[in-house]
Amino acid sequence: MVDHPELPDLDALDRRILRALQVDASQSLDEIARQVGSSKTPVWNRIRKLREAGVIRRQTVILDPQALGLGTCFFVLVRTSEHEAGWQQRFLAALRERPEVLEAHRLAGEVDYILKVRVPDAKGYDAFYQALIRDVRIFDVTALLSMEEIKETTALPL
Amino acid sequence: MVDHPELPDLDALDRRILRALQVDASQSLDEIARQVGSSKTPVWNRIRKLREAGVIRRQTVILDPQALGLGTCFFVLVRTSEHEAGWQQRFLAALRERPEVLEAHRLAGEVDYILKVRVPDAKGYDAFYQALIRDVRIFDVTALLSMEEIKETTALPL
DNA sequence: GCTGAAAAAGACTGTTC
DNA sequence: GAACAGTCTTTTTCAGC
Repeated sequence: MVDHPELPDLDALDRRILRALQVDASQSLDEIARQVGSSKTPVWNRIRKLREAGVIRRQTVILDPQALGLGTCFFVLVRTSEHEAGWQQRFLAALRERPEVLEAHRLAGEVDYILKVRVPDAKGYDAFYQALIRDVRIFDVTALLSMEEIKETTALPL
Repeated sequence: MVDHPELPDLDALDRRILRALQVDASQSLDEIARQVGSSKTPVWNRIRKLREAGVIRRQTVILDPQALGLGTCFFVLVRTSEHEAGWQQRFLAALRERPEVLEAHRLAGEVDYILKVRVPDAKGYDAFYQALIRDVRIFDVTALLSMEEIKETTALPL
């Protein structure tokens, strides 16, 4: 599980394997081999290499946020006036620490950062927001509340 | 794998199991049992129930977008003037069809939708954008380009 | 690099406490 | 419910092509 040893050239079989794994990673090697039109050993060798190359980062379960009492999702647009290294360090550290922040991107353009945050309810968001602005100075925050998840996938197009 | 048979009450052990699975779903039952301070049989029974109840939705692999030539990520804010059922149907169908759309939410407030889109490069985004506005009439689109992924997790806080 | 087989590990079932 | 033991599937390794 090295970071990026080399950029691997993926052939059609590799891609078919990755596609099958993205759909369901609990399938047996036999099933995957059948689906991709190959057999056990080559599929196994390729999966091992894709893992080592870091193309496959990890294997995980996707949970239902509703069932876990995290039914509320916000996208948060953050503008800041501060751009020194010290401020950014603290801001990034704060985001990484907070488990309700599922995604954080630094952006090009007017908006500096976007966050995806999952909380139990609006009150939970407010608590997160208050804690965040206590930690770091922020110029402007716009919270976009998700009313409905139209689509949600981890599957990259291959 | 039923949709939502009943809302299950999760106890501390369930949560520890889910936490372990979110970190690494390829671990053996024995490993998980050891981590959560239990043993094989109860852990297995609970995982089966969590699956059936839909708390565990699926098991998948997380791939490296860079390695697959999808290094460019946009968040797209969509405003529309049209709110009839027919338009919305076509819009949602268009989003669901397009594999480069990884997430789509309907929002409360001024911005109507937010999309997360992964493409090879800016040109790829333009192709997506042109195709989208050809399919459905959209009032206003703002594309936010991600410069850096600060954080990216599928793990819900438990 | 593939095939096929054999060994090792782990998942799943049922019976008992 | 949980422990245990047994079976059966799947993973993993390896020799031969």
